[in-house]
Amino acid sequence: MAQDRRPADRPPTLEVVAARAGVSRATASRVLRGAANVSEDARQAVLEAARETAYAPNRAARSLVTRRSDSIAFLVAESEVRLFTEPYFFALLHAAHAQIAAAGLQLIFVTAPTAAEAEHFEHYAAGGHVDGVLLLSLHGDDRLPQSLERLGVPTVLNGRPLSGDPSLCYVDSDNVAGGRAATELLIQRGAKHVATIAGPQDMCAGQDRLTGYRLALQGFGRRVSRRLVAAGDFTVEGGHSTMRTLLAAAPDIDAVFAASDLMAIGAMRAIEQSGRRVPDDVAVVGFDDLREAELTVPQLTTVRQPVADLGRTMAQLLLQRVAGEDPPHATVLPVEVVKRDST
Amino acid sequence: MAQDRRPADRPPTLEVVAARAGVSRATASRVLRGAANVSEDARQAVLEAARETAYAPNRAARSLVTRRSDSIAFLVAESEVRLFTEPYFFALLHAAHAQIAAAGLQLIFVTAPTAAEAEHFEHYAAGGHVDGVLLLSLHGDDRLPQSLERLGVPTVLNGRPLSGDPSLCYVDSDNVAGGRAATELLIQRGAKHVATIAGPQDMCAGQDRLTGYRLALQGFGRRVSRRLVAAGDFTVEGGHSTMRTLLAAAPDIDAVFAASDLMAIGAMRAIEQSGRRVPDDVAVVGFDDLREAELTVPQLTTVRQPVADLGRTMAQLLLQRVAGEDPPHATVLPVEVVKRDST
DNA sequence: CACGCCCGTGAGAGCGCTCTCACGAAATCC
DNA sequence: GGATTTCGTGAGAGCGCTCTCACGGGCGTG
Repeated sequence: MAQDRRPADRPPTLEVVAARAGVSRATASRVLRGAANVSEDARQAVLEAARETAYAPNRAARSLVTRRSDSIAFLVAESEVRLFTEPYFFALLHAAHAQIAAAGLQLIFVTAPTAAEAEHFEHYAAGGHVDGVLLLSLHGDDRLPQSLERLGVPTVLNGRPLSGDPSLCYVDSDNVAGGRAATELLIQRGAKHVATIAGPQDMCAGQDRLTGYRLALQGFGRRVSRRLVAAGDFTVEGGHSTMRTLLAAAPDIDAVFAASDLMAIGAMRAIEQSGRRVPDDVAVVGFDDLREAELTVPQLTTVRQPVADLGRTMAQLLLQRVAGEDPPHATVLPVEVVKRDST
Repeated sequence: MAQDRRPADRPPTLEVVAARAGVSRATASRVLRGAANVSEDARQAVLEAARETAYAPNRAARSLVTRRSDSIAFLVAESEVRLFTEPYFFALLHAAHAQIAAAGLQLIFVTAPTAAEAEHFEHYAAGGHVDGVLLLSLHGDDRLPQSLERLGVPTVLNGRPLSGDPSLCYVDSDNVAGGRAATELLIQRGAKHVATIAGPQDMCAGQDRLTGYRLALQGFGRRVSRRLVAAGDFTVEGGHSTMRTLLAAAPDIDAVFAASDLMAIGAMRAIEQSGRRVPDDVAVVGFDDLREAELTVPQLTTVRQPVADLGRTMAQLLLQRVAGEDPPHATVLPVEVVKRDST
């Protein structure tokens, strides 16, 4: 069976549609772009001709003259493959895509696991191939967003940039409020010695959730004890070992706020292995509300991030910026405590 | 101002590079495309000029004349938002993207949750905006892949199409072998009455895993008993209720193969609620090897799908097809039993 | 030495679209 | 009623690139 290549019948062009409608290419273009100053007769004729010929505008041709690509890059600057198994990113992608698509733009998926690939992307973006960038999982003080902005490519970040650069536009969960609410819940449930397994302190999420923990204690007039604070790495294993360390240093711990659900799961395991029980001896709160949080025994109380909102908002802000508007640069979305059985 | 024909903020064009290298546009183009018949001198000059000017070719212009978009659509034809929280898709996307990017193509992310949007995509693809399509989560006997092929847009599916159309190119996990291996493991561990919670029978994954179950029993000379087979819907709740039904109909069940991990989790819950214990009274095997499988108590024995391989292979096949080759249409990748504590 | 043959090169024609500009007709003004 | 302003329209010039084609010079052949 020979491949039926059909170079002969090309998709209909604007020329064809215009001819069929009995107008000029210019008028047909005006109608199809929704421009003003077209008579109703012409408009109808063009629309009908377009429908009949199943006309689809050639984006390349359009892009060539308008100098806009009508596409947005969704850039995941992540080297750890593990994170690609996080539902978080995909849910964010889905939500962002819905907005982008609704605006008639394309969503181009890109990764930049290494500095070299980030540079390659920068080069690519400099070529005018994208109108804007949604940047995820920025590491440390990477200058990529600044470079992109300098090139005139509007960029919106997920998460507050560690550099604190106020010129960058970002959307983040309210990690401080989340950490605070989680800790307050534990205090209100009667805990005397609330520990925390903080996230990595080179990430703003890690920093902010710890800040929330501190604020909660201070709000209740308590001191923040060094022995009750230790940082993990957001993984199950990290949560497990950190919890062991904490319990060894402070056996009287009766509650712990883990800065991620995975760490909370590890912590619960360590708590049970130490002969204590959750929540009776030690209450646990996580952060993220992964699907796993519902599967643990007991089910995990946690702080839910508004993932879909995050993606949607990022896309909306970026679309505004692409349109030349100047929306607020910092957007922080509220989180919500989900009470289950571990507290 | 008015006589400044080329504002500074425009990216350099081939014209500029060529002039700088002291050659014609045609020669510069040849070098940059890697075409033959260019002298070494000219090649070096052009490459240097391109580097100096940070030249990035304008894809739109190229696309306009080559009639290729150099981009691939990653189309998720899924209406259920729930599935966007599945790590499965994102891992697949990641693997596929790596291949596509390595080939120098763009990956355009698209969803088509409704028939109307599928049609819109078809229209879009007909306009020559993508060179090929990776199609995920095709439902039932949707004709979308056939339509795309007819339009001359090569398409590679994830999962065997239910229609069985041999002209379609797909990549699938070996669901039959997986179901068989899972069931055989249970039999070998001494189970007398092996039940199965099958997947939806309008999906080939559901059908095939059930077939594997049947083959295993037959291989051991056992009859397939009606009361030991029931279909669920791949969810935790579905697994839970189906297991209850099975236990009620056949209290002597001592092992169960669930066609998905989520159903296995539901089943384990139902088993424990009935006063039985896993794995002592009833052994359980799942399918997928979600991250959750490691978190259950006891940890779930399951069948791991080669997700990254799936994505990689899909992309490779599609790239071959885009290049005009005609690779095999059916690719089935091996799965692997992961033994944990539930058996 | 004459003949053809590559082989590297440049000129130039578009690809399908948008956008500026000019033009005639209709509408409005003084 | 003549002058001016709309308003809808079409002609035509590119956008930046690829690709065909023609050309000139170096080379092998007879």
